[in-house]
Amino acid sequence: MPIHNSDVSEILREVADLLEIEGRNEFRVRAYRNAAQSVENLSKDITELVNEGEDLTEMSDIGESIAEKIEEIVKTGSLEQLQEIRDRTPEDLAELLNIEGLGPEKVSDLHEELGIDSTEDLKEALDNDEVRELEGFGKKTEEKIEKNIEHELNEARTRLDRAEEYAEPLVEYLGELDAIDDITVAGSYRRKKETVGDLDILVTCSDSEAVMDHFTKFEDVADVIAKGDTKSSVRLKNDLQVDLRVLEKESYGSALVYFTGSKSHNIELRERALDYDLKINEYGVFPEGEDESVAGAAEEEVYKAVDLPFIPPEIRENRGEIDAARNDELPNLIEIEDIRGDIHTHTNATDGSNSIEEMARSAVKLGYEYIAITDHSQRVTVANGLNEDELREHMEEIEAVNDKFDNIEILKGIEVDILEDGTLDLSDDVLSELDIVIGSVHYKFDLSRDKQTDRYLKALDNPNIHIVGHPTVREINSRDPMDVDLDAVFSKALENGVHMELNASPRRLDLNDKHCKTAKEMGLKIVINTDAHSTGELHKIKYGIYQARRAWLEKDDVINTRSLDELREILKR
DNA sequence: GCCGTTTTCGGCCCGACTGTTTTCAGTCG
Repeated sequence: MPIHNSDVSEILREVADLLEIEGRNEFRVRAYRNAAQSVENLSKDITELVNEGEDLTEMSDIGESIAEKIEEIVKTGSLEQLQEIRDRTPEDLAELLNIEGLGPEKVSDLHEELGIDSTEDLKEALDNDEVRELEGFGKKTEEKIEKNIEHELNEARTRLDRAEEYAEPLVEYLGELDAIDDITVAGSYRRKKETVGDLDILVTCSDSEAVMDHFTKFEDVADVIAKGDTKSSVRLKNDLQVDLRVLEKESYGSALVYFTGSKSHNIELRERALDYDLKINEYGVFPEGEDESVAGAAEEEVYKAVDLPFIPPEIRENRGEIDAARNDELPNLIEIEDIRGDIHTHTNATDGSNSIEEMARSAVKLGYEYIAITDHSQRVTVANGLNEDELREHMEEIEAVNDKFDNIEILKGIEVDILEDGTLDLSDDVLSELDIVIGSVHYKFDLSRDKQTDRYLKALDNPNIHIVGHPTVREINSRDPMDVDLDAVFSKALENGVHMELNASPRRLDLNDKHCKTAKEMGLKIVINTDAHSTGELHKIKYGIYQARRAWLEKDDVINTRSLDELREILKR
């Protein structure tokens, strides 16, 4: 089986986690984490690099020792060192670190004092009120663990970017087979939902037996769950289940509609079909009482049968798209080519990996007209946030680099921390000298709804703020959104000419699709940014575009589709 | 374990907050 970048980084992270629980040198632990991040950020395939004999120590945070380990992982699929550590320390202990509030020391205590080896053991201990008895633990800690443990158990859905990492090679592999004609990954994957439950692949072909053989022999397959003439199911080694369905050409379109979903979109569509005395199912469109399909080879046909235009998969969520289609009011959804610049990026001045110049060069390659450098402010100490003097120096540097480029404009910005009381982390003086000020929350996520809302409302009254970054601070599968009255925040933003960010990081996607749709309906403008911490992350803008399309956003709803001059005009308050 | 306008070993981000304590360890970002 080929080893993907995420496989390598996962192994390195597990080594780090277990070493940390064992109480090993924290810098050694961090070295493994940094290396994992470095592999994850890589835009190239790690297996390819190893096979081509590239010197991995050229990569940042990878030295001789870890380079050897990565080669071992790529060549053997596993790491002997990890096996040895697992023999000493139960591997399931590492998953406890994902529970917010539990760090290495507490996990170690739970293991040593209560013999807890897994999340299951921890649940049992919680039920028996054993945890609160431990020294260093109390009632509040217990409550916090109890609340956060559920997240870990519910992590069934796979993030879209992770699913893509497996789906794309699989589709390419299937495509190698001459017997296959059409191939589409349907389901929430096709609707570009932020997470997917499993993958549904539909194909048409001339030889289904050959297709099923080929499919079940895919190198990432860990388990063949079922293998038949029209449907086979496998589990990939990352636990993702994949169903492959072989279809007749004449029902490919109706099957696409059926398996792309969403379920409630399909129900709505079928109800509409009843008005036309038609029955829609995955095999076609059938007039009442007949068993001969009148449409179904292509999706367009199916929609046309009920007098509707084609509806883009991203908006098939039964959020009004069928009515809109009926009234010829479907949105003209934004495309990735519409984006003219990324205005939330970080450099090695704070916690990014690349220089201003490197970021700008990569932005040029993407065809951008502008890029804003928006590093962290002083409060975000962990990221080496800039104080006023450092920011002024940084601004001069940005200007100097900008002078070297005549094919892109590098804007001076900051991602300024919104403090607990709603004030900004830098003086109005220095903020007013910047092209772009993004206000973001990085601390105190658990204020009451009223306080959290007031915090934003006050921040938005600062005349220097242009954009609210990752407004809810949620992280998919790991951190809930803050409790905040977004309607009130949106209203204030609209009033004050502030724009809301759709953070395109596939880990965040914040605002989410629903929020963005609400914002649009209120007349608020969105900005889609990657929040890139390295040049390799700039291309993740596509996840923001997916989410924007799911939110019905059109080119005009997004301010970084504008030319530089127009953008500058929009940013004036 | 990585890194180096330091070539060989010392430094590596560190301040705020929480919950537990009663002066501080652990966790977070």
